[in-house]
Amino acid sequence: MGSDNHPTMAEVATLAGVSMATASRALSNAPGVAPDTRQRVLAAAQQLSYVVSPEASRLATGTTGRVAVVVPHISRWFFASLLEGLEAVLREADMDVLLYHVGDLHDRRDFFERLPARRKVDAVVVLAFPVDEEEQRRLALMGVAIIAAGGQHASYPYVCIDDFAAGRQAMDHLTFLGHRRIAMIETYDPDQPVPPAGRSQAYFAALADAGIEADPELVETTRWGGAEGAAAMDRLLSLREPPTAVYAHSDEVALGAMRSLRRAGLAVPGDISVIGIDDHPLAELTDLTTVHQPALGQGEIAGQIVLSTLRGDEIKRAVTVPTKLVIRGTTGPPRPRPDRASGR
Amino acid sequence: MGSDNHPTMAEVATLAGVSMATASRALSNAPGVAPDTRQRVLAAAQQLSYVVSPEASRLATGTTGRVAVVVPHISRWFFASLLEGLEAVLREADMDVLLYHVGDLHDRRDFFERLPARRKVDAVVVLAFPVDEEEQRRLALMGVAIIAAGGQHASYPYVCIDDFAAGRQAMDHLTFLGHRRIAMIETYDPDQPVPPAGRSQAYFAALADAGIEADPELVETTRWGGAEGAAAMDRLLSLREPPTAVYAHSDEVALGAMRSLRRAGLAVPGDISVIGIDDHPLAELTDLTTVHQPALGQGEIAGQIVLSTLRGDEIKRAVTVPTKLVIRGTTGPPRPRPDRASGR
DNA sequence: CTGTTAGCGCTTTCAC
DNA sequence: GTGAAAGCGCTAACAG
Repeated sequence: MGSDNHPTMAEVATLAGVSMATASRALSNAPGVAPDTRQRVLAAAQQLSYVVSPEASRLATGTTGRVAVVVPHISRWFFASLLEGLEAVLREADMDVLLYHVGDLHDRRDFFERLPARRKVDAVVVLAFPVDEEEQRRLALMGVAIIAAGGQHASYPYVCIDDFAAGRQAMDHLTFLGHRRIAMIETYDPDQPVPPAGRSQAYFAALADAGIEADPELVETTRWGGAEGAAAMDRLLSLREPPTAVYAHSDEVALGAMRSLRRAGLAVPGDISVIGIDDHPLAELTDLTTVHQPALGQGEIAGQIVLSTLRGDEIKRAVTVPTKLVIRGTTGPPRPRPDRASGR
Repeated sequence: MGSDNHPTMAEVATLAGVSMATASRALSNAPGVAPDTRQRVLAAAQQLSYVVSPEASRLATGTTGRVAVVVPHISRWFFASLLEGLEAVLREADMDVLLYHVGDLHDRRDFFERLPARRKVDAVVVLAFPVDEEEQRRLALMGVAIIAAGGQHASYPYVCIDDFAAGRQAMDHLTFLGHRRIAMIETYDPDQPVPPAGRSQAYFAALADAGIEADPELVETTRWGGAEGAAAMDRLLSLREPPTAVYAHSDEVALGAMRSLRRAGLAVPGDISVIGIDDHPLAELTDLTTVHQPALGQGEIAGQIVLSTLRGDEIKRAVTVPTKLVIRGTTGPPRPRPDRASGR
């Protein structure tokens, strides 16, 4: 169990009848080696099934060939998809991905204090992970490139969607359908210092543009999650005058809201319309209207940014990918109300 | 951007007024260093904000402090959860996680041929990833410990659920409710050489135990996925005599089936009952009856197995974690039929 | 308890 | 084009 006896480059060199220097050049296909000499070395390596020792090679060169990926959540679809896209392009470039899950504030503090990835990577990618100033200072200590994905960032190159625009796509769809009493289930992450506000601002802006006065009662703020979304919806339903439509910051939350509606015996979209953001795979299965965002794609672009940064290309510092409204079965025009206000 | 000038251990030693050997011992808190000497070294390191060079350290010791995790899917809940659990315990032990996504057959071939993790890790964990014989031979070349999680394995220590038992829990629930015309939506992964058969066997065994003759028409085999589940359900619905209950191999597939039922205007569980396996978070939101399996927990156990194996403890080679039936709103007794067969 | 001294396996000037 | 030799930064005997 681990008693391996890897051949060394010296052995390969000997077998090929060359010096270590030449072997090294041939193996890393550096220039300045006669074609057939290179062949001989390669053959020898093959025969010994030789693999360079990364540690030794790294020690000598100073680069690691690794990038650290810091994620606040692993099992949520959006984050996992970002990670998947990122891993794909990094692996393509033969870089290894070191995974750091920083779930709660404790992990977070620990990560930035100990900087466990220090000296182990050439770059670090923070996935949908707002980094505050102090944390930025700590990261800077690592002396490597930092890239952000899935969220805008002031100090680092990044790729993300326009949260405000996405929110507007959702809200405008609702107002276009004729809804005027629209609720928002706004989410925040207690373990994130700075919640991105774009999706919330979009709510108020859309309302204003439609000439609708915002009613504070209609804004529910909760932690992210299906159960949380359900609870928020319950509260919304207990209002004297419940909304005719609900805009949730994410699909999972919207699905939670739908459970409450189902349990309350309300029809969707007959009684209430629901819209989310993300286009989670399960949104399609549940016929949820939503705003699509390319999660995998953002991860891939992040990977490209990492690569070009490392290469020193220094191009595209900020990429914003488009989102798209996907109308499915949970939104429709509001039911003409039995005129509860004026009647009787 | 990468122009770092990390202090070396020699500098720390000098600052602390000791030899490098002592510095090394103190830093790696090895025994045999006077308490106050150790303190001085630590202080010096702190002051210089020194961090050991992993490459150098590794080169000297021969261990890497890393483990490779090979996963066939990243963004599916079950795999991501396994990964999350695994990462947590590994990180706790200060080991780094190298992520290798082996999505399709091409990735797969490439992974086992090039063995990109070779010499980079102390162990590799295959997550819900059947490894065939030839691949095992390749892995053996790495000369490190191999652990399997989320799936049974003949040659490696593993942690998993009992698929047959889980399937029985689902099926027995259905037969207990009185269903006799039960369909199965069986899934397979075209990129996996060996599909685990436990969940399917459970179907036939349960049927036999309930004295029900299996009807081949009622078994739909499809790739994993929501859309696939929906399509399978559509086929089932077009049968002369559709099932009164459906047992799906996984929740996502079950949710797909439910979409078909919804679109067909059928009531669940009124007209047809549906049950899945996994207890995906969204199962709760959709009121799906299912069989719970601890995904995170399996990942954690896998991590412990890795750790103890590396430590040489050589305990628990095979762990099977229990599953549990979770009855929610998609299963119920079959509707007493209008007696289509004898009637008229 | 502490210091000296070899390497760990590779890359890289610098000569030839 | 190729080889000799000097490290890269750390650990691990082995003495003291």
